[in-house]
Amino acid sequence: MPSRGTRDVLPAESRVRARIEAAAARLMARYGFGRITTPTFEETEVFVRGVGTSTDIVRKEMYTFTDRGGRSLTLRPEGTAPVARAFAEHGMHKLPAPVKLWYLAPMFRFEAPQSGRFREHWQVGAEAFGSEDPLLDAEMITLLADLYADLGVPGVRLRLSSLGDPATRGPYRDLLVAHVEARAAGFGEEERMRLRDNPMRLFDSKDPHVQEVMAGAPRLADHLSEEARAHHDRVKGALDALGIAYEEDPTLVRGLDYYTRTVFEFTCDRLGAQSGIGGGGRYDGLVADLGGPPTPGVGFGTGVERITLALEAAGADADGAVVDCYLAVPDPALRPGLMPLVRELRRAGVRCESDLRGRGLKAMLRHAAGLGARLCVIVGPREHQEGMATVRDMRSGEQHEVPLGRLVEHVRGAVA
RNA sequence: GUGAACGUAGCUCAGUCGGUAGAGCUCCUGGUUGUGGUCCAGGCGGUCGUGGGUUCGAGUCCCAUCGUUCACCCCA
Repeated sequence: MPSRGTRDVLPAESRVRARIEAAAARLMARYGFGRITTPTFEETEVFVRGVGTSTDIVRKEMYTFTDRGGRSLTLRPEGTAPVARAFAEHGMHKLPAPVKLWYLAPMFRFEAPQSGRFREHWQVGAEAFGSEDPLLDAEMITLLADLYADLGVPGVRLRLSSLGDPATRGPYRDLLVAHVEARAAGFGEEERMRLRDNPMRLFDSKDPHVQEVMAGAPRLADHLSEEARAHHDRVKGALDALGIAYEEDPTLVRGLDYYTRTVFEFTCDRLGAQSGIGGGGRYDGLVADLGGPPTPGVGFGTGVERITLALEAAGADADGAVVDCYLAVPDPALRPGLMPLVRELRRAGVRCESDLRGRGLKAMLRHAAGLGARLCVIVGPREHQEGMATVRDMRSGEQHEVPLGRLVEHVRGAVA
């Protein structure tokens, strides 16, 4: 059994994942993103400083260990901080901005596993550094929306909000805390902790009493700075121009400390409780927090397993055919001599299989059908004698003979 | 981390009041010379998640543990 919260990805699911990965790679290239691969583990400090000490990720979800050299290392729990670290480390602020980087990598978090939530999961992510332009925010959102559209992910919705900039967030926070504290009589332990660490998250509470208090609480949307409001309006204007539908949700709060201004989240209604399929936002202070030059940035991450789940829920089945052509050689004595033919077919781009278990002809045909072969090529003693091959169409059952010398060409044409 | 449900063959599941483990599907072999997907016959395949306990006897009852699932929380 794989360790709790981890899983084996078998060939059938791997085909779906390959589609997701290919769609992502294609889209990233078109949007001008270069791929980056950062290490699977980093100095713990990168995540503590990057992700923030008030987050669940840092507080209770990291796989942290001490190596033999006494360093504290952590398995990457999220993708943005390491990419920002790499950006700073390699002096990428000298490159023409925005610098666009994308990744496909596993993330590790110590979580309570359930459907759609694992201790190891893969994310496709993208980060763009060096521009505050709201049109960049809109482009990032569009890229992610295009990915879901290309893959045919059903039931996708986009929620959008602005967290404001750090300068105005402090005063708003004080306002919010004051409002809640005056009415926090019936709050439990959990709520009090949130009030202290991240009061905005109280907006998500399911507790009726808390909801009542929060309903009358001041909204960040009404307290944005002039600049933050203008930025947000420009993002929305660009999305409108692009025809990207979104819902404004002032209670949207992402659980990572580095976000500033734009935050967004895509949800999928086929996913149950873990409905978030991807999300991101702007992090204008992150690069500086990690020791780089002050550099604004926007990014997102989206979960490969969750996309797979959504696609499965939509009944998207990957093409089950594993081979195009099956070579059946009834006489065991002829098999070694015909292995080069299988090889030739494969080198000609034909997905080709043959029996490697000592089956009889009948079982070979059954095997060929099981693999979804379109054609079965039979070369028995008689054909071999005459330099011919019998080509059977597995759907119609029709057969005809083809000279062995022209077989590769013939099969390639037939399965193309 | 909290609450709840569930763990029997590769898969989907049945298993009564405790009495020596079953089906369907898959896979394999046959049904007279070298022809699949239908049909027929046969076969492979299970430490009943794991460890204790109760009992003459536990898949079945009890406890613990591990895992999965659902919800909370959080997130992708």
